[in-house]
Amino acid sequence: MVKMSDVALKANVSTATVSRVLHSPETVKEQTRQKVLNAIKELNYQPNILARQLRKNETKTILVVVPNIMNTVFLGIIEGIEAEASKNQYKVLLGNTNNDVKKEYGLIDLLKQKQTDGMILFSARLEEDILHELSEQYPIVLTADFIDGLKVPTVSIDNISSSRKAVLHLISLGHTRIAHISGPLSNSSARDRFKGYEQALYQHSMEVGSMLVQEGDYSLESGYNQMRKLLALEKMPTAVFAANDEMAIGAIKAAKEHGLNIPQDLAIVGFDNIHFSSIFEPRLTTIAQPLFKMGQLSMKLLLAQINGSVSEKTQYILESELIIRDSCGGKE
Amino acid sequence: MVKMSDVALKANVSTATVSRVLHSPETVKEQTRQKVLNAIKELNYQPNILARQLRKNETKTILVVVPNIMNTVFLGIIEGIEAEASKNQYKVLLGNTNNDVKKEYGLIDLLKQKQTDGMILFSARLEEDILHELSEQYPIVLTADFIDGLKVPTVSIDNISSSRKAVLHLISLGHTRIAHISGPLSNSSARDRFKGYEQALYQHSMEVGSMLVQEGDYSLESGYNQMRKLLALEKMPTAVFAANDEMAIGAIKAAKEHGLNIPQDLAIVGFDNIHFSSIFEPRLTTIAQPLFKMGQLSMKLLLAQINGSVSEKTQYILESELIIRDSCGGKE
DNA sequence: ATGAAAGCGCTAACAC
DNA sequence: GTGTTAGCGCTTTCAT
Repeated sequence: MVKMSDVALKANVSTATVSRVLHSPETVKEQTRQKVLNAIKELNYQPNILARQLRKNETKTILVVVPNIMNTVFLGIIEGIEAEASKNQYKVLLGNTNNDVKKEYGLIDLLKQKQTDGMILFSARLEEDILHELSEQYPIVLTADFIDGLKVPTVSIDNISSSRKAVLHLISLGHTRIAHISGPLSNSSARDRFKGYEQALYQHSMEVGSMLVQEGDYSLESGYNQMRKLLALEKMPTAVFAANDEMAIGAIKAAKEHGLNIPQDLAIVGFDNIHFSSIFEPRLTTIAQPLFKMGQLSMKLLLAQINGSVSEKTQYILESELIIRDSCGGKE
Repeated sequence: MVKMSDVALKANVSTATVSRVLHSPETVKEQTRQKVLNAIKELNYQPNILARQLRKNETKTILVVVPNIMNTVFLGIIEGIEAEASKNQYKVLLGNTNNDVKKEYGLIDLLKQKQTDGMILFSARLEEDILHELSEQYPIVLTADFIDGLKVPTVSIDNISSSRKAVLHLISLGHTRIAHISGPLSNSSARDRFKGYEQALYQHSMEVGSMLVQEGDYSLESGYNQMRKLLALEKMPTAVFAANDEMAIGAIKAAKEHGLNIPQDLAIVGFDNIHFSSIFEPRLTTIAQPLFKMGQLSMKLLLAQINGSVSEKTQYILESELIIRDSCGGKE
């Protein structure tokens, strides 16, 4: 391993000068600089970043904590994070918790041990106090998930208004018996999507029938199963809003099996705009989150914190978009 | 930041002893160890890993270079890598190249700068010489892709025999006019899948008609477009083998639009067994790669290299599996 | 414009 | 069983 002192020796200068050539070349006389540059080239010198990091106490690395790598929604955000990070010469460390809170705590040690300069969390399942405390000591951003009043910089969409928008769309198409297949209600986003559903109904003085709301777990199977419950109802709904696309697809499968035509007999709206929502038949009407942008913004906010600026605004809400396709009959 | 010397002071021992308590507690007298442990707890000491890394010249971090984060096939492998890595207290750094070879070269610097202990590549698009040279200097494993004769440890399936298996399945169902929608032939896996197709036909003394082979680019759209070409043929194929599921789905869409029923009028086999292949209608018959296992094995091989063992066998071929579903009519 | 030297926090060889 | 001490390779202050 050729090191800085080797370069210094070869160029007949001190290591300080080599270091200067690397970081503030303008402070070094042209001639000296050339000598050093040549030596670097000849020796094929690669600085040892570890040493620099120790000296400067920074790693140029951030940690992304994901509950589940295989979730394409998270991946869209990670893509944005990665793009912004590499633009700023930051690396991203991937921490997959597999929905295991213990693993989450383990990953936090990376922060404490100064192995990463900051952390982006995809879910707020740590105890709130701990999260607050951490956030005071280290740069942290929460994305995709949202907790009201949480004093941790957060990037998300407004799940309530987004799902309200989805349900209002159904109402505008004339539906009056609208069911909801929710996500797991232990999850704050799932609760918010449920709230949006309620708000849309209230707004039109419709009742929220308890039978019309079934709790799923975001899996296709749960969409299928909950839909079957809805299909067994005496008064079947004419439309259903599913809290994510996977469940919407599961619901459609159940409805088709039941002999129903989508959207003629039953309208369905999903949430997330996953890749397959436009491939599946019927193509799904759904809510799209600006995933890449969310990732970018999260990373920007994290960098701002790392660089010492304390921003006032802690919760950033990005706009979602209702994508109208075929699963609820379009605008007639 | 409380450091080791603080702990040493508090416990009335030397830093060496503190270090020992942390790494080989059995060499320290019970009583002393307790003193140190207490001091650590009281001061809430977190070791500075950066310093340790500098000293030991290891990072306990490996780099994964992916052409495209959003590809679920790669993700399945990453999941396996991550699991094995964290089991061994290794962290994984994510490098997304977005199919940009320049970015790939950039990421290699992380290796050279000792910022990661090793690297797992998902595609062999670097020049072979460079790859070899790197592989001699640093721990490297190639996965998902395969280049014949490459002297870099590789984990993959046998694309040739896998696709031969797929096509033989079609032949066993009585098909004699079997078309192939290939991946981009600049890609070695795509070439291998093509070869397997040829071999299956040769094996049954069938001709490989040039019109029956269309080159796609692994995208759904290309599957759709190439299928339309096949549908326009005078003598239409009765079966098609697509080099991946996305193209298979595109092909099915084109066929359906053309008024064909799958599998009655046309049998289709895909490759990859992506999540959606079992959801789409008809459910896709396809080849499944053992992604998680591939990831695990890749990481194991990398760790072996990092820990200095030089294994003989450089190319590891795992078994793929033909998953028979509905898109080609099952075994009749 | 350049060099000398201290030190980032830790580990490990050596000494006792 | 424990302490002393010399670095790991770099950055940066201070002096010249």
